[in-house]
Amino acid sequence: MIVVIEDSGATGLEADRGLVTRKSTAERVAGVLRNRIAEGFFLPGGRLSEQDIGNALGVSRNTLREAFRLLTHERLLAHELNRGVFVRIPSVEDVVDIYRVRKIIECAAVRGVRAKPASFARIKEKVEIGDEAARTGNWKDLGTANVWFHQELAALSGSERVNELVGRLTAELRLVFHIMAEPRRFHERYLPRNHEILDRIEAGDGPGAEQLLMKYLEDAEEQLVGAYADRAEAARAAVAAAE
Amino acid sequence: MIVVIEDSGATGLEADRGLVTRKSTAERVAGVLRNRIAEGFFLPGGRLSEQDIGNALGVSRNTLREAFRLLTHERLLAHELNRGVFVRIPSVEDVVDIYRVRKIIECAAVRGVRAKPASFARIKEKVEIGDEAARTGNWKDLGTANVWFHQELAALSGSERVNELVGRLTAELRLVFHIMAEPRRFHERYLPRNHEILDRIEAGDGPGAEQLLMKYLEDAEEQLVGAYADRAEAARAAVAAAE
DNA sequence: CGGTAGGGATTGTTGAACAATTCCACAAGA
DNA sequence: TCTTGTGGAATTGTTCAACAATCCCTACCG
Repeated sequence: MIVVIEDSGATGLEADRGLVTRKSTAERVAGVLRNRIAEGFFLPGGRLSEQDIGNALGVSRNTLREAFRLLTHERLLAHELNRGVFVRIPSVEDVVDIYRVRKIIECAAVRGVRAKPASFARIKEKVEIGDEAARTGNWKDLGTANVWFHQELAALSGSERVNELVGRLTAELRLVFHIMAEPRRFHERYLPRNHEILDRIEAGDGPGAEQLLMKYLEDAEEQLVGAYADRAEAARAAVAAAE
Repeated sequence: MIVVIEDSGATGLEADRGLVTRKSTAERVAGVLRNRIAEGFFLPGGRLSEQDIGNALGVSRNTLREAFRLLTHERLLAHELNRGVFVRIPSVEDVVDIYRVRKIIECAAVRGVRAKPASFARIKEKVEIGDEAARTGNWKDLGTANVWFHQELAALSGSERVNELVGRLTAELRLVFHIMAEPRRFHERYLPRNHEILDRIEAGDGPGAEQLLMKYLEDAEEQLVGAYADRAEAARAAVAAAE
């Protein structure tokens, strides 16, 4: 007798696909570097030496260069011919453009919600994580919780491509925050507004939530752009001096 | 006396930066392959052998693999570990998702137009190119003109990232059209609606244009999805038989 | 007929090698 | 003093050859 394991979906096996799907070393190296950049180990403007990192990670230059390619496409690294790869320094124009896209994407996603008390649990969860982080004074977690909150908002659109896009945008935003150098107060300020937006969503009031979110994004952008110009120049100078 | 060439921006020198910035061979190779895929030389589902293409183009395997990475990130190629790279076969879910994003992006861009008779010339130009192509029976040009038209619509948002995103989406759509195998009638059908949308835009009626565009995209998606299911399976079978 | 064990082909990854380019310091000249 | 060459060292760009890992196909065997 032959027993066929059916792909019924009820088994939840698909969730483990990520464990089965082996990744190439280049992708794993890219993952390591991505984390390092996100956590600020590699600072914006810094150069990533092929030799040093290749030796440190124990991979060949060719493989490492493949990893660099991946991250360059995610706008985390900037590749300059014959000069090497650098952690990107987002310009003010980048910040403005990032928020332009966020307004389009996130607002559209939120606008579409209807009074279905279905799966807003994930959003609520992220809001609560943010609250908890603020309560315990864990500013680092607060920042990431906020990012997750917005990713969940975008996920309301139910589009794989939108999720990927937002993921890249937020990764890029992390670079901006590293330049800002004081993200503590920045994120904390928007905590209560997360609740307001969540309330509207749970009430099925899409347009209302959109209105709040739009104002939210406009304020954040304005604050960011304002605090940015000085810092960016300072960071550039610091890097130039260090190198 | 010392004369300093200032970076005043009025010189327009930055515009020529693209001419100075040389491209790596990997990028040039990627460009060649991208064109080949777009024009249907490499059909969806086909495998791209490292050895063959490397020899044909006179580049090493390492360089070629870098090019493959680039195109994989653009969703034109699919990379399967230890099996090689294949021209992607977009699934029906991909088509639906692509149109989901297009609705969000293009509609948002169009919605924002105001009664500024400023720079709609570029859009009008693309519409006329489409008309001309239809008149002379040049179906291939008609398709690309239509793509350009929508790219111009998206460009109304004024966002570099949006432009890049739609560029990738339309490249992916070209793969879908190659599976469809009869794009002639498909594009022709929507020509008059281009004019309607353009009229609303020129009148500064953003919401009106958005409404038309939304219906346009919904119809196109429906037609595409309908004609797709059969074709996709047939193409898959054909490829399996040929290999 | 189904399972399995080879063997050939292709990809994954490495290391070395050389060319091309950039960077830096230092000297020469106005 | 400032600019302008000019070396050499360091780094990247690219190729090549080699080997391991994996996949695919076929032939064999129960």
